[in-house]
Amino acid sequence: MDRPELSLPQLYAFAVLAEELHFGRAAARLGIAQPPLSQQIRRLETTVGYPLFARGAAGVALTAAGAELLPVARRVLADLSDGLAAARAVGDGRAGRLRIGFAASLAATILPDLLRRHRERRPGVRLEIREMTTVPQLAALRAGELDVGLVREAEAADLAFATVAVEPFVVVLPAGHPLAAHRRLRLDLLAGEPFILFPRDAGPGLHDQIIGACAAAGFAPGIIQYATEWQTVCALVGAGLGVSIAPAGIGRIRLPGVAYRPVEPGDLRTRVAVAWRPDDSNPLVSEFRRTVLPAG
Amino acid sequence: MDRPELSLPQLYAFAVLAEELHFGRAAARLGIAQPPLSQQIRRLETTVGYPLFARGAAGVALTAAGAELLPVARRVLADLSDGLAAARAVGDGRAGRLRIGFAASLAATILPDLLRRHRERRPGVRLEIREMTTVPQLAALRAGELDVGLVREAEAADLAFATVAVEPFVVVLPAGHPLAAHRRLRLDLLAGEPFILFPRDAGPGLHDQIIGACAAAGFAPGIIQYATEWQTVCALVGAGLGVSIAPAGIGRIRLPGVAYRPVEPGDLRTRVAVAWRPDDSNPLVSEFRRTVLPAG
DNA sequence: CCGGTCCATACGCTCAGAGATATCACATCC
DNA sequence: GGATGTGATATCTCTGAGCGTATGGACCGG
Repeated sequence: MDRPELSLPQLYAFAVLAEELHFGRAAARLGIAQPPLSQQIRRLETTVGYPLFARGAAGVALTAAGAELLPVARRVLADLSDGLAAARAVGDGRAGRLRIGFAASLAATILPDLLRRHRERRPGVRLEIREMTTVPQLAALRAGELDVGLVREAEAADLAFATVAVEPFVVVLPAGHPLAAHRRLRLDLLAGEPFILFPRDAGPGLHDQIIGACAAAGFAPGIIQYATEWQTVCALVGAGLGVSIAPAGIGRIRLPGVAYRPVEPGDLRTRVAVAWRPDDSNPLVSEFRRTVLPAG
Repeated sequence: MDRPELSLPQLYAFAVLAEELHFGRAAARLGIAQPPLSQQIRRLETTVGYPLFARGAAGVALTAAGAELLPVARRVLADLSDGLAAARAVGDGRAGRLRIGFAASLAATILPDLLRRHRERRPGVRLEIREMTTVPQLAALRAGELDVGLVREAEAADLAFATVAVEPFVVVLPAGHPLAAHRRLRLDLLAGEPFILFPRDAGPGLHDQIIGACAAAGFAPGIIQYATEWQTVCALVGAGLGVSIAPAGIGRIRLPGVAYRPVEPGDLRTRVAVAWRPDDSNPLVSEFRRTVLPAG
């Protein structure tokens, strides 16, 4: 890529003249007088080094060199105006690419609605969604590999968060379990039950919140099995291996032999939040936040 | 294709800065001081309408809009420098396309050598050859559908010609013909023989020359069959339909039952000429003429 | 707290380029 | 031969892009 030799106004004048093949008309189309156009073309021919037009008695015609240059000029001018429009579209958030991370537990609940709403508001924006647990999401955000994240119960000083939704918890238990008879379940009834949960590394905030709630209810849950995916947790519960506590949205996962029951202290809730880099100027990010949080 | 909004130097500065991500170094690469570069970028950002770089504590980084514009800028600059080089190559005759017409009788003789020699001199030039008889060649030249022609015995006030080669004539006659016994043939011996010739329309000059030579030998040939292609003429002679007179190069067409004998008045010759538009500035044409006429 | 780095801003200068007007050169066409 | 049309040339004006120097302000590291 070299320092450009010619100037765009000259190239534009060339393209117009190549269409009109008439200095007077071309000059009129360019909104200038004829002599300046002659000069522009002559300057361009000088930098190219060869005549681009043959001025003859029969009028103006392209030379071979001019014919070679014309398609280039057209393409360059079109590329430039297209590219400029594209950059502007990206600039005001009408177009572009947005990389969204999301916690698996949101895949079936708030995510589809979110994507649909944003696609309606910004049809030109390509949404790339990536299922990731909370901690990797925050890391990817910091590394610039993700533009926004949808996480549960996360905190970080160097990232910004805004609460998207607040969900109560449900107890996940085998349909045949005696406790399934209750419509609602006080947490302390789960004391002694074998627990299935996701590993703490995947989402320490939510993990600690669940363990904490149990502690508040007077027991420490005995975790007999870890599973990173909620889908798997529910399947294991359905197989009778144990019980679990999950955000209510997980109830959407309908599996045979699995029952969901609201947790009794109804004020126990988990926050879903959008996360982003506070110094990110990408307008698509703020646009997405506007979709997510129509209120603010 | 719209009037260009931005300027190439700005675009170039943008591309360089996008590589360096450092105003000082980019300015050094551009050979200017740092403040002018800041101005260039700011001007570009103003015309785009959105910032292209994020200047932060962590240094300079592309914004989303900048990332959208960068490939465009690179492509435009590359296209432009390539296109300019191509136009220059065409301008000095190193590259391009040359449309060459040629008389069928040259296909086997001087044409192959000519093409080979020109391809050696100008490897970048694409040669498009079209077999045409003399008159259509001249018409195609005038219409701009041909750049050069290779014709026999043609004259036209509005076209330029230069003699490429001079050929003697041969008599074409059936191998079994009594006259085939002669090593050379005086034309007057052909008086009364049935003649096969190409139609006058195809090449009046050569046609008239042949008829004129017969007249000078004291007879008017009785033409019993016309054939546009020399190949066909020879085939018909071989079939015993009659005799013909042809440029010596035709002797290359080896057909069973066909004999070629030099014509006795050895000063009877046909001229092969290059033809071109005198007002044609295409350097490929003059280059081709230089190939054809190494002497002048 | 101080020096260093890095980018933005302010200001003044210069000059190439783009423009207009007037005129010329050279065709063609009644 | 004069009217017309077309492009080239000459001359002048002027704007503004582009540059440099000097300086300011933010941030960082010791």
